[in-house]
Amino acid sequence: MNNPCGQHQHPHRLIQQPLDELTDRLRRHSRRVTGPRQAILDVLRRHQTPMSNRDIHAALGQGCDLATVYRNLHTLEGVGLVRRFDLGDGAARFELVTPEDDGHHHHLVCTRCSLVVEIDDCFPPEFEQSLAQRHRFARISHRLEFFGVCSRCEAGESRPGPVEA
Amino acid sequence: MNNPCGQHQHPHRLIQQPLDELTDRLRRHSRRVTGPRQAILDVLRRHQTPMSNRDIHAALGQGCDLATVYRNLHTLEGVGLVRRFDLGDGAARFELVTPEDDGHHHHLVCTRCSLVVEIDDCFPPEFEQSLAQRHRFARISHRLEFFGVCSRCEAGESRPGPVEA
DNA sequence: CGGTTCTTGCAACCCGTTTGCAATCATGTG
DNA sequence: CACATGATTGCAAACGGGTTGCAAGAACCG
Ligand SMILES: [Mn+2]
Ligand SMILES: [Mn+2]
Ligand SMILES: [Zn+2]
Ligand SMILES: [Zn+2]
Repeated sequence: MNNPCGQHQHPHRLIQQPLDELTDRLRRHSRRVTGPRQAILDVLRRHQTPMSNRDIHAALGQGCDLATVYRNLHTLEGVGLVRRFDLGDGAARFELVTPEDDGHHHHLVCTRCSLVVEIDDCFPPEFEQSLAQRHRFARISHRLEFFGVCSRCEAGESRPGPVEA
Repeated sequence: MNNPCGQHQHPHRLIQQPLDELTDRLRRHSRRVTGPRQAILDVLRRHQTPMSNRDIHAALGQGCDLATVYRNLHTLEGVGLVRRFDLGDGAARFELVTPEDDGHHHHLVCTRCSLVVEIDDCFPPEFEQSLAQRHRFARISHRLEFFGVCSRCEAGESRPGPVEA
């Protein structure tokens, strides 16, 4: 409905960035292109919803140590290749970010089956700006996630594990 | 600016509920009025911003075990005396809730000094409703928190501990 | 007042995440 | 293309918020 916070001319999630482009970005930030890093990026580029460290580690199938996954996602976040999300359960999630897009967007999470729907909409930026002015805050940003029960779960077919409200 | 999600006729945070009223609410939910519970409620009623378990435990000054604080906040949340918030650092925060108000609101957090400003504004409910319809989700709700740098921190006087972005 | 049931304190434990350390590897330099 | 060197990895131990089993200690009811 609204323009997603100013950015988002295109649905970034449909794009699948080539792996070489990603590793190039790594090099440009003087980070080494290692096996684990390529593997992690490759896992991420073929997923459209945010993945946890554990998810990624599992998808890697014994490809590298869990600690390495944690360290690398931290690094990737630092270099801006990846964006961190907090969907309310205790675990951080990550999504690849395109160079032209800062990746700001939101999610709609099913509290029963943990299904995640990508949301591009956002409230108008004036809202946030007015808050910033009113309270004299600088460099303001926000974090917004939606929760509910997806149609399948509402219909009764509970399946996997739940999430908090 | 906007009507805060439909509720919030009054700035609930300015009210300081009498302790007896709170313990009465406990009894009405057939929960025992114990020392630790009164102490916790008393700490909460004289604070306007959300407190973590650790905060409360500290404010209690060795009044009761930390595990008891955790258990009681869980209980208090369950009976609707308290509302849980997630300000992005790993720790849950709690605020007292008035009987007429469900406590839904948001916060503006300084990423440098952790100052928390209470925010009553919210985007119009139609926004959320349209999302629910579009994705066929039921019982939809949201979690929204703002982050930025408060004027004091922006001016240079960094003081206590920071928070994530 | 006495019994029943709820609560508490304590210590052990869970889970996501971080970290120290020695071994290994990616890179640029010659 | 071989090397030196600092970045990166694997492993295991440590962390921090939070939970839990258990026996002792209250609330509350009659
Ligand atoms: Mn997403
Ligand atoms: Mn608040
Ligand atoms: Zn679902
Ligand atoms: Zn500040």
